[in-house]
Amino acid sequence: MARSPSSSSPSLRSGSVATAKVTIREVAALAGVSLMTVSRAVSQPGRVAESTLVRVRDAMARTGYVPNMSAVSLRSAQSRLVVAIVPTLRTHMFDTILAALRDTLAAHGYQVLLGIGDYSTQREDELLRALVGRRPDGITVTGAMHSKSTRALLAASGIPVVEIGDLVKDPIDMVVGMSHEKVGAGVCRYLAGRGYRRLAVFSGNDPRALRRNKAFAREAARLGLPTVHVVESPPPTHHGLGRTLLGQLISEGRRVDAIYCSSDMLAAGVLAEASVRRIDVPARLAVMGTGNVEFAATHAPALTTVGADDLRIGNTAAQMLIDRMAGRPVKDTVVDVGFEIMQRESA
Amino acid sequence: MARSPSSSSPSLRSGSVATAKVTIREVAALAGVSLMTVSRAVSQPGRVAESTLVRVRDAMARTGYVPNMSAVSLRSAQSRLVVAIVPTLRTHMFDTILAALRDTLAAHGYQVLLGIGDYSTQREDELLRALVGRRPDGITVTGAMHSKSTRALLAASGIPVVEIGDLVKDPIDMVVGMSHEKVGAGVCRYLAGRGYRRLAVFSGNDPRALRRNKAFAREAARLGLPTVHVVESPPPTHHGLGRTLLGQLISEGRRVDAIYCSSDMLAAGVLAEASVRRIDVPARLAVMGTGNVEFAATHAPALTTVGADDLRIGNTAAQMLIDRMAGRPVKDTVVDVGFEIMQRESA
DNA sequence: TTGTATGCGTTATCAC
DNA sequence: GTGATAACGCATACAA
Repeated sequence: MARSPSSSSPSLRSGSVATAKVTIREVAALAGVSLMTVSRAVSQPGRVAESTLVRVRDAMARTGYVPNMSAVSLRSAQSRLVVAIVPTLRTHMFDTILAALRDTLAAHGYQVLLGIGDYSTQREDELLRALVGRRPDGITVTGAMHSKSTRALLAASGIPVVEIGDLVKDPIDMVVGMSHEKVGAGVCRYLAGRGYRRLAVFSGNDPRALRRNKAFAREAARLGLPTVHVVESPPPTHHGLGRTLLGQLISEGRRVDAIYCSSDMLAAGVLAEASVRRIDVPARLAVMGTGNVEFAATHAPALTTVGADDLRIGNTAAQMLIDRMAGRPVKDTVVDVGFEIMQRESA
Repeated sequence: MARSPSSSSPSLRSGSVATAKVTIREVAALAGVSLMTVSRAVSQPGRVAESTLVRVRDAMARTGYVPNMSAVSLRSAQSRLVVAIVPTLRTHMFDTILAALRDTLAAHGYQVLLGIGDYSTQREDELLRALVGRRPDGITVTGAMHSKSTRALLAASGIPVVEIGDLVKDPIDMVVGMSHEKVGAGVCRYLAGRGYRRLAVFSGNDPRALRRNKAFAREAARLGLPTVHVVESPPPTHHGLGRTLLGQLISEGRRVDAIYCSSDMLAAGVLAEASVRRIDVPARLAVMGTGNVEFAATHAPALTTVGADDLRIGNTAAQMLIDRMAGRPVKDTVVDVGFEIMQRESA
């Protein structure tokens, strides 16, 4: 714990003389009041006389006091912590949702503890167990990878849970999202409607993508289209993979009119390979993505993709948790935000 | 807190009868041992008889016991928590660093609590204050936005701190990163060496980028090149911004041979605009990025960019913290990992 | 408006 | 190898 003197000395300029551990006790002593008055000055300033409030605040500033949230949580049985589990940050698909979630929760005094599940059920399980130990007041889960035992753990914990992005059949608690079956079928109909008949799917093999793919293939069959060529790879799907997969498709001699990709980053890779091979998009090959991330609209060519109202998703999830955590009833525990096909240049 | 019975009932299948709050007390009672034996079974299994260990573990499983980390932290004065502050997740520049950091720390039993500073000094301040309340055992800070008062708070807290990605002059504690002055000058020399003379910089206006830009311009002057055209925008720099800025450059009639961008996403936007305008890259316009994110290598054209050994950065930062948190001395508290210009097609 | 007593769930410490 | 006790820092409940 030793620290080189040279590095810590500048800190002393600010006038605060915080040693390593300042508790409410020191603040109370310095302000000449009891512990409880300091406690109230922090959490219910209205119930403390103006004059003492000034003294206490001064004492807090001078000591550099920061309340120990472990003690607060333990005593009050509230952690002011919300755990958000996402499978990855590498595809950008959850950026906006997470930002909205965090902003709305922060406005109500909650911090977001982020967990990355890495598309691994085992990892997600361990993560969740570890994080439940922090006694979060709420949990959001994005991506439907969680195992039966994890679901049981969550349900039994009594912690409000929002499953995000997927209108699962048998929700743990609350849900906000869309039907990935409808997405898959909708994309297929869209492509068919624009005249593409020989369809392919490049996809991650996570549960949501698999459900989209199945619905996509089923819809193609229903429409009398040729069998869909589906390629499923371990997520997260990335740019380089898109290039590789299109290359393979071509070297295999497959004739395809349109490719639906399970992420925009994957689609960008496909478009890059098409560009290098001078394949005209969308005339000779149409490409669609999923997620409507920031670069989709400004990509060249602009990427046609499946978008959702990510701001609404994040805000809704946060609001559900906030209501539940405050003990208020949540009217709609299942919110379908739908999706939209953002028609642009690539398909 | 009420939950619809339909959703929670499936959880009962697993055989665990966890009610909302199981404490070490219930486990001890069920196993027929004292609290301390349960505590030891969790943290020092070697010091518990094999037979009792079995009984305790059985009891833990049956009750669904998860230790309350608030209580553990309070009593043991160790939170097993490391706070990582990053300015944004939208540029992908910190993905690999964060992943490495998390993996290495997780292997030693630490969780990472992520804070997003949003390139706002005020937000970063609030964030850090709030997070220090959780009494993290270590902190990493990426991006040099932190204010004097925040630096003082950190230094005074006695918590081990690693500043990541930037070889700052006056470190709070430990540092791993590179010199952004050297990056700026190095990129300028690289471009000049390849024959580009009229240089421009598209950049965020965060402190690091500003330091790169200043060094870049200074080096250009030293080399006798024309004045560098520098455009600085609020971060995070994004794809659409790259398109906009190149458009402006052209409509202003500026003649430029090469553009250095402060992020790869920004550079991708510039390349997209160049593609649309049929500007040959790099023959008529060279483009460089910063970060060497995943798509840089597979972009078409492949993006020349400034890369660093992100894995090493993340692992080194984690190891520094681990040593410090374990009370071991850290030999090198300042680690320069350098940088590399990844020469590809675009410049 | 302010203060006192008590306990949240766990572990350090010491005793057996 | 196991247990009893106290204490971590704070807020609830109640008293003054």
